[in-house]
Amino acid sequence: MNQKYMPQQIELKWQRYWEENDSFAATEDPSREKYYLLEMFPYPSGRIHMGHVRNYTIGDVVARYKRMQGLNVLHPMGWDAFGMPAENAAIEHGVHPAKWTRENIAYMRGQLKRMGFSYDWAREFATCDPSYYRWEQWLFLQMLEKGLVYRKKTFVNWCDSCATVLANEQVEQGDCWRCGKTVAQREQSGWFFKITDYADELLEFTDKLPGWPEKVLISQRNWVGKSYGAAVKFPHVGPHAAENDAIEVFTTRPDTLYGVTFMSLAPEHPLALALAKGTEHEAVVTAFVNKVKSEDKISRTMDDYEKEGVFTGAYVTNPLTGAEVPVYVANFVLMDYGTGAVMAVPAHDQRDFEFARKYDLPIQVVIQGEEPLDPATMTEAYVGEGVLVNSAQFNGTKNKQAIEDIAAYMDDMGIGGKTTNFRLRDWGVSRQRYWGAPIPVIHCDECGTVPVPEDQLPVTLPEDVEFPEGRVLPLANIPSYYETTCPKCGKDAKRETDTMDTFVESSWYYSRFACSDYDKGMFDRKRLDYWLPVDQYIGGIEHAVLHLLYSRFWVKVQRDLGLTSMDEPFTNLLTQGMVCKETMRCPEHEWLFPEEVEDGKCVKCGQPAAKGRVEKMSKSKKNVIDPEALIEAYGADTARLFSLFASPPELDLDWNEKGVEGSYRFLRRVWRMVADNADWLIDTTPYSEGKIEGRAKDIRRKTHDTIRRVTKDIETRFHFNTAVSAMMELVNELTSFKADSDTDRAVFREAVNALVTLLCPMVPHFSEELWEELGGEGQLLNAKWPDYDEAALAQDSMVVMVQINGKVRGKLEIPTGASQEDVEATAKADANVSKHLDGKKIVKVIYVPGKILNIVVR
RNA sequence: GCCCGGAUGGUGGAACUGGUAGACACAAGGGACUUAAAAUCCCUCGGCCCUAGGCUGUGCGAGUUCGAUUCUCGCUCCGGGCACCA
Repeated sequence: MNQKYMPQQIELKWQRYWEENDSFAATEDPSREKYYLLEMFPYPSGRIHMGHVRNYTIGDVVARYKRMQGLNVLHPMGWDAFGMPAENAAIEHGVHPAKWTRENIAYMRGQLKRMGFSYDWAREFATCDPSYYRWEQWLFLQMLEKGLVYRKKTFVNWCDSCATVLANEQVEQGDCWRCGKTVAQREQSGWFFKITDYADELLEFTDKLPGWPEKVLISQRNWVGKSYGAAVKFPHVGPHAAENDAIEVFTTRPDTLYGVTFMSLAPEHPLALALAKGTEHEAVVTAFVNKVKSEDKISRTMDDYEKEGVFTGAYVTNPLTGAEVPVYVANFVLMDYGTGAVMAVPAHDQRDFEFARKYDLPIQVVIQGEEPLDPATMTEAYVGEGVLVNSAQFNGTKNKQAIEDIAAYMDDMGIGGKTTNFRLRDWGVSRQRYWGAPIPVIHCDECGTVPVPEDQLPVTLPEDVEFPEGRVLPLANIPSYYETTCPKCGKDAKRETDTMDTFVESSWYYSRFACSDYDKGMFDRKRLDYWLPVDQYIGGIEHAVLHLLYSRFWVKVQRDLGLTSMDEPFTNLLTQGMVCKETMRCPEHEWLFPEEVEDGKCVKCGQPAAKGRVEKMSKSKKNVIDPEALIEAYGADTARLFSLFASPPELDLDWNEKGVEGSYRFLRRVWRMVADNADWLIDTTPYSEGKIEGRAKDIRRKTHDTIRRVTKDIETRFHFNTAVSAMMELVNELTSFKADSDTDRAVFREAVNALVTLLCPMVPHFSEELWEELGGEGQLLNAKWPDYDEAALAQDSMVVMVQINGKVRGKLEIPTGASQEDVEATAKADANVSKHLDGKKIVKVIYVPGKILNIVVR
């Protein structure tokens, strides 16, 4: 056996072996329990980064562990291949997005293979494969038929720099999630998925996902944003009021209805202009509406945005009091929440209060708290609890009760009633980009919007396109693509030229992995029902709302289309933290690479370079570690081991070179320990258990305790860092153990075999090689995960800490099973303990068997 | 503003269900081996003190308890989600 650990050689050897033997191919087998493990698939950006290494290492450990537990494991990998960067690369380098994407995939596939991940590569696909998006288009048409997709003209989020529309979920604090530029509002037609139909169910099921981290569920609940309240119809009067015409509002505070003194409409509300039309107010209202519409979303939602409005000239009637109140258009009312119209109660809502003060509108108090309220002297709205006043028959009712009572009363009167409102908006999926899945519909002047017939799927993206002057033309500029004929009437018609949001592809890719024979049809229920749902999903927390919400929606749609029986796609979710590294910066040159710093100074200008914060690895901050360089220097196993050992998965991982060195050192230590004793470790002479005593017995106990701890840490909480440290402890014990007798050697052998097996999911090449050297049978990856022997864990003696008044005063080693009396007697005999007991009166004695004896004295 | 997390040595992090705080590593210091270096091995390593031993210590302040990193209440700071949401 080689005395030296040679990672490069070993790793390539086993990777070749796995590839040649299809070691990780998964087959449906109803007689075996399945385990579908999935990591969020990558965007093929060019090279893998440390975040991928971490994510996929965690996944690989679980996959290999479950496999050794005897489960039928599906562990696939693919590519989220559509999206903007491919178009940007085309613009910058004149390379076709498809070519760029394919080349990146080829390179990154090689990198993943070099990490030794146990993927079933036969199931690999890229979302830009027509054979993939063909089924996405088919699903789109199914949804269209069910009315779950619709087209509407509305105000959408527009990113100028990406030249496309964005979904609400893709706007972060008013900025584009990808490029960070400010998002504008634009009125435009587009396709929408009716995710709001599923708002209630998406919310309800957040209580039925015990395997998800609470913070992800909370984010999703916030995003769906259900609020309870009442819908109220205010009949309107005025120049354009038709009979039975009413403006509906949503309120969470029906208890304040008697305090309504005006109404506010969003500038985008269709009635805003309609009410003023033809009146003396028309010009003012039109000007105001246009002004507000031209402002972007961020400035409109700024804290100090001034509340302004104009009178429309119209009035509505308060359905409870019959009072007529004026209708305003106000810049702070949002069209996309509630109905876009708000009943204004200035006495009990701060925004309405400010508005009323500014435009001198009446303030009517209807809830009285402890202190008397006088509209004339109030300086802010009263939003606390209280008792109703000025509210007819509801006077004297507590306001919480009045919420119920008034809603019920309105229901009886047919003017409104209890309802709920959601923050969630429908998912806009139209993108005005080239590199995406085409939306399979045709626009015909005669027949309207016509779905592409199923036998004409897929509608493929034209690949033979030109890029004039470093531009990628959207499909709307490619006549050979959009010119077609109507499938219904045969006349000239135009294809839809929008492509789908890339989040559509990632909403269902996990189903595709479960169907390996694509040509036989995507929805092979036997395969789907066998593998799905995903048992364990692993990925970054940044998708807490976006991808994870869309996927949940998509599964519910598929279920209602009769395509799957699952309710939720991912039974268990693990969200891992980011990979971070310390940054270096210079007062003049901003971020520096480590090699740009010498003796703590910037090599460019000689000024002292300060250590920056530990931040997420990013090219711009020059703190990126290239996995490839790491593999070259230490091997994939060390990279894997360190990323597992440095911190538990959910926390951010702080990368430091010295830590990597430590993991490498550990592997070398294990290697040497085996190599030094290789001649007799291969021997298989059994030992008889009864003879094990003393140090050998301790070693054996440690071995089995290590099996117990490692299994528990992986199984119950994915804390690989403590699993690794348990194994390090075992190695520390083993290296100081002199195996002199046959029994000693047998115990040592058992320990080494267990260690190598336990290490297998984490450092598979290393373990496999040692397994072979030790004469192990077959492939270690198919070996059975070890069980621990309860009997071996038994201790001859136990350590009992002695406390006096809660302070540790002694440590006793006592035969296991000693009675409390024995323990107390031994404790009192202890010199230090008796010193502290001297002259004191024992008040109470608490004994926790095998752990602590606490003597309370006075 | 509302709703969630989190805070432990010089560093990453351990500590099961309230029972020895700091496992396992990294860094640092000291030593051994070596012509030297690398590698390896050994020792020390929260702070303070009268060093056998004692005091103190898990963001801060209270509380419950024989006993609190762990539970309760009130703060501070950091991170995250939502937010003119009617």
